[in-house]
Amino acid sequence: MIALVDCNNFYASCERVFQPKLENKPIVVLSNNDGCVIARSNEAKSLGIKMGAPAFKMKSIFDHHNVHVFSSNFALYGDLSNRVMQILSNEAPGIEIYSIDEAFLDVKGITKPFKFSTELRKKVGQWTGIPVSIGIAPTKTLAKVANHIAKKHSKEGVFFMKKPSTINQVLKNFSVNELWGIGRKYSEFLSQRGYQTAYDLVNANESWIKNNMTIHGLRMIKELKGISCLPLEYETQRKKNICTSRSFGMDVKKHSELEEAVASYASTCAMKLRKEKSLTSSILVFIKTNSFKDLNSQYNACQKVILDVPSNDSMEITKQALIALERIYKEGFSYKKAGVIVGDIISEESRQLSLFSNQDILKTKNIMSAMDHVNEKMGRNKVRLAAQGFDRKWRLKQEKLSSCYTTRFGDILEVNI
DNA sequence: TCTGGGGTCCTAGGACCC
DNA sequence: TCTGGGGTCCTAGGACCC
Repeated sequence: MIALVDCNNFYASCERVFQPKLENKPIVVLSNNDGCVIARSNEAKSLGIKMGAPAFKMKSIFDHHNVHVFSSNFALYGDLSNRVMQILSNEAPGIEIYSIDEAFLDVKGITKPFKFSTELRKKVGQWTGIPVSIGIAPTKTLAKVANHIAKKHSKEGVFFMKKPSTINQVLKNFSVNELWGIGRKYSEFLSQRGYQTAYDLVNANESWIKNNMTIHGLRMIKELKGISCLPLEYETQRKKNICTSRSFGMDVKKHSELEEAVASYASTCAMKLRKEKSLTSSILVFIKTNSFKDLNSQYNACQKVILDVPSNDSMEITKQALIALERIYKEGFSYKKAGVIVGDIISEESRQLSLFSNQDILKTKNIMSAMDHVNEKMGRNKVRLAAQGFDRKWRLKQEKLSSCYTTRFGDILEVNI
């Protein structure tokens, strides 16, 4: 049996932990640049605020219903996520951390999974302030379904299903488009062909499913039948690509400003690589104008550079990224977004040197680890490349940012008694 | 005025090899 | 009249996830 633990309205709940007066009040969290709604408390959901809705279109609803609006504070969410995951790891025989707010638990050997889950839920709530829902079932896909029921229709926040009759009953009332693995396109495709409930899908012809929904679809319906096709993954896999990209807080026209942004994203990619003990040998830079604006002023471009020797050195990766930028930059456009994607990632131990390279790898490695060390202690980007700039006008808009209550000494809450 | 960021996997088609 | 069979690798595009 597998338990799926999912934090309820995670980002909104994180904000609420440190502002308990917001209990029962509508909260939304916005994406970077305060652009779209990316998390909503239940109260905000019932006001009809949609996931992904542009904030400026929602403004009148926000004002009218006194919705509490937050810029996203990933330092806070990341830290609270770690705390939740820590508790789950300590309590469960096995865990796969699936996303910032979800984990699959192996509950093998636990004789009373329902009781276990109820207590676990209570403990997480008490220790972190984050409410979670838990669904328990024989496969991952069914655990997702069970979690959905736990969240929507159970008082305890926990739902257990094992008996085929229970599972069938649930699937008969479960809409196809709520299934894990069914997105907008498949949802449309299936409903046009008369598949309404998960139960309809379970009874579909397997080869038809495979032909029309690839192997993913086939695995999904096998999982719904209780046949596990998606094993728990206890080890985190090395990432195959790492991307750092942002929309700008303002239009960016100048090459020099674009350079600062690209240099910053490239250094961040390098830092993420070092954290994973990985190396990249392919660096892709892209720039784009604002696609919501007039068609005639659009320009999107990307350029990839291949390194002779795989690297995670900020200086090298930034240098190459700026060369790529140079090749695609065109004057006269207002740029809205840029990004750097590093790929062809390998482990730090398996670096293939070049016969002709004279890079002093050890020296740069030492510089980078000294830099990471300082930044770890003193705050991100305390030491950075000059190419990353000082003004940084292009930075994010974050007007409603909450404090980093758990990760910055200056932001620790004070309690007056 | 204003619209996110970061991933994975699969498939078809094209280019190439013998 | 009549043109094989068996592979690999890469990429773009499309689907999905959070």
